[in-house]
Amino acid sequence: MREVAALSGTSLKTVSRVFNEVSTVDPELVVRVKKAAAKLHYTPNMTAGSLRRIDGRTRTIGLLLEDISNPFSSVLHRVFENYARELGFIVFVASLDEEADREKELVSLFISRRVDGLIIAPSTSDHSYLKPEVKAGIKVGFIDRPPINFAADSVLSTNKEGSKDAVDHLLSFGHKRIAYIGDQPDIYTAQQRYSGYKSALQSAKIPLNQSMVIQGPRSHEDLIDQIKKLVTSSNAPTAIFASQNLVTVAAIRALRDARLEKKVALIGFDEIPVGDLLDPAITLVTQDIRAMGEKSAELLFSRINGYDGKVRQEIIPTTLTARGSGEIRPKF
Amino acid sequence: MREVAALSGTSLKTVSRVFNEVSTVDPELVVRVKKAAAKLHYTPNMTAGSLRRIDGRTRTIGLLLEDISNPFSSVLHRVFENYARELGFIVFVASLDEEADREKELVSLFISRRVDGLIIAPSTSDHSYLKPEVKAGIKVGFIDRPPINFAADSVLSTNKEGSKDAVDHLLSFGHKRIAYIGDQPDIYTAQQRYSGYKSALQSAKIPLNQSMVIQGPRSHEDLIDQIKKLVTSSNAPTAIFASQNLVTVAAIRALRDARLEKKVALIGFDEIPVGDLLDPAITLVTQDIRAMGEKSAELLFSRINGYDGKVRQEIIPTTLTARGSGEIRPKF
DNA sequence: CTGAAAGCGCTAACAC
DNA sequence: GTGTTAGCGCTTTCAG
Repeated sequence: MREVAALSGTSLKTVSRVFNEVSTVDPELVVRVKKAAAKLHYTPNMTAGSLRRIDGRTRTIGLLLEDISNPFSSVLHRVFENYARELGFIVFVASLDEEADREKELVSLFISRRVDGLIIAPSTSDHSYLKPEVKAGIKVGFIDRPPINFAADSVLSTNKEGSKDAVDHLLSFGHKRIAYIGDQPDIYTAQQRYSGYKSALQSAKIPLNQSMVIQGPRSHEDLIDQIKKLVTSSNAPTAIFASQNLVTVAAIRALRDARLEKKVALIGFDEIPVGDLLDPAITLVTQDIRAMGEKSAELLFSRINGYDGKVRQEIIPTTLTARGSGEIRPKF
Repeated sequence: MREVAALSGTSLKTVSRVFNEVSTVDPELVVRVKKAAAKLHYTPNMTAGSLRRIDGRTRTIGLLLEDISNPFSSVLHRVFENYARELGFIVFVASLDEEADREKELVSLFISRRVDGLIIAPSTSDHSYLKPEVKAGIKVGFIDRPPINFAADSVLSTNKEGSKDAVDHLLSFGHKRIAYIGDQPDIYTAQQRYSGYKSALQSAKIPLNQSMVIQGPRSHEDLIDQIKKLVTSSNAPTAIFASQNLVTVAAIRALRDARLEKKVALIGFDEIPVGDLLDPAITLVTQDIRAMGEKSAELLFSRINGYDGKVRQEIIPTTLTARGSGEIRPKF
């Protein structure tokens, strides 16, 4: 920057003004400075700039997601990227893999990079450790799962209601023996979805039968085996509610293996890629991931831009799309 | 940091030494400093640190990928995340969406953040603009597609050979009328795959028939329509080679709509999620995305860590997996 | 083994 | 409209 000032015959400050698009600079000087900068291949150093800048902002946000190679996380990432780019922000992302201590580790890593905001799709854990950070000025939002022992903006899906919708749908087709296959029950979303399942059964006055419930954690292969055992047992379910995408895929594979895919109804929660190309096509309850991301970005940036009001919680509705597998009637 | 020094009764420099794990500090002081830091919720400011640090490194790399919400990009991202995390590096990612000018824009954005290295999955364009940046010390690597007018490490797949394998496979099942459906032909990988298709036909002494070739860009729906027209025409192909994942999905949909999915053979290039659950299961040529990412990270970090030898190009082999759709014989 | 002074590249505050 | 000086939070250099 000093060299640019020298070459263009101006001062440091003028160069700074030019690159910050301060309007009060002589247009002729602007041209001279830009020419000199181009000649020297000068690129402003944003990190140095934010050091002295009065608000100390780095125009950087951090995303802590479950696993950025899975579609839920990577679509969220993309939505944030678009939103951030508009505003001149840049995005750091890291994967938590359901490990609670990694969350803290990454939060402090991101804070050491002085991110302006943080979005967390948390593993279950206590979030009170964030209090001093927020006091120090960092903005925090939660997505997919709410914070624990800590107040912050959050964006969630209708996990419980969507699950109840799915099970109600199966009930409306005459099913009475409906299995629940789900993720490990310490995960918030898994709890909520299980709770929706139970609530639907209760409304229909069907007692909960634990032999119809399979919950993780287990390997994909184990899960397939277990579902296969369940659907071929003497007291098999006539319908399955699979409460997560990988679990739904396991259910599809198990039904295929048992040649029951057209006999036993199946509704899954979450998107399955090309689920409409399967035979039968898979009836799904899906989250509006883009809407979740948009809303979450909106809430975070409103805080970064100065909003300091009360904590907000947004609930994004899920949608049931009937495509075949969920409309199979029980055989008597 | 000054406050931490004051509270622990030491100097700035000692605090710095403690956080940089310099071994020559009195253990008792280390404890005192850490205690003071915890009390004040002090987190070192890495960005400030790299400003004065002798190598000027920020321990940050930037990834410019096609679209981080698609699996190819997000799996690469994940591989880099893991590799970078081991080394204390953090990763910026952005999506290019096949827009060449966005590439330059993002490169200079990342450079203004002073990334130590850059990995680019480029849209077709001239890369000589990177020369001054490399001279200035930034390390650059290419993935998926090679640089143009510029020398840098790159990691590619056997696009041409893998495509030839696919078409050879179809030929070995007796097909003579094999269609090529592909991406827009200005994309490097699309060119290579088309070239593999032509080369296989040539080896089999089958003349290239342009009515059997469909290339983008077009919308998913248009593509489906066009494939449907092709397979139901009087002179329809008995087999299809689809040279990219979205294109393969379009081909599957088109064949379904025409009820020809068990009559016309299909091999796709690239992974299709749950492709094995379709009926017929889809025969695919797949890239080893993880290996590509690993190798690419290895090359980039070797340069960041001082390697300054000649430019390297790594070719990662693709694999053909027969699963049904590619083993349908032509009906005469 | 520890500390004081200088300075990384930039912007803030204030003068001109 | 433009330049000067100080200082952001840290690491370097070098003296003790």
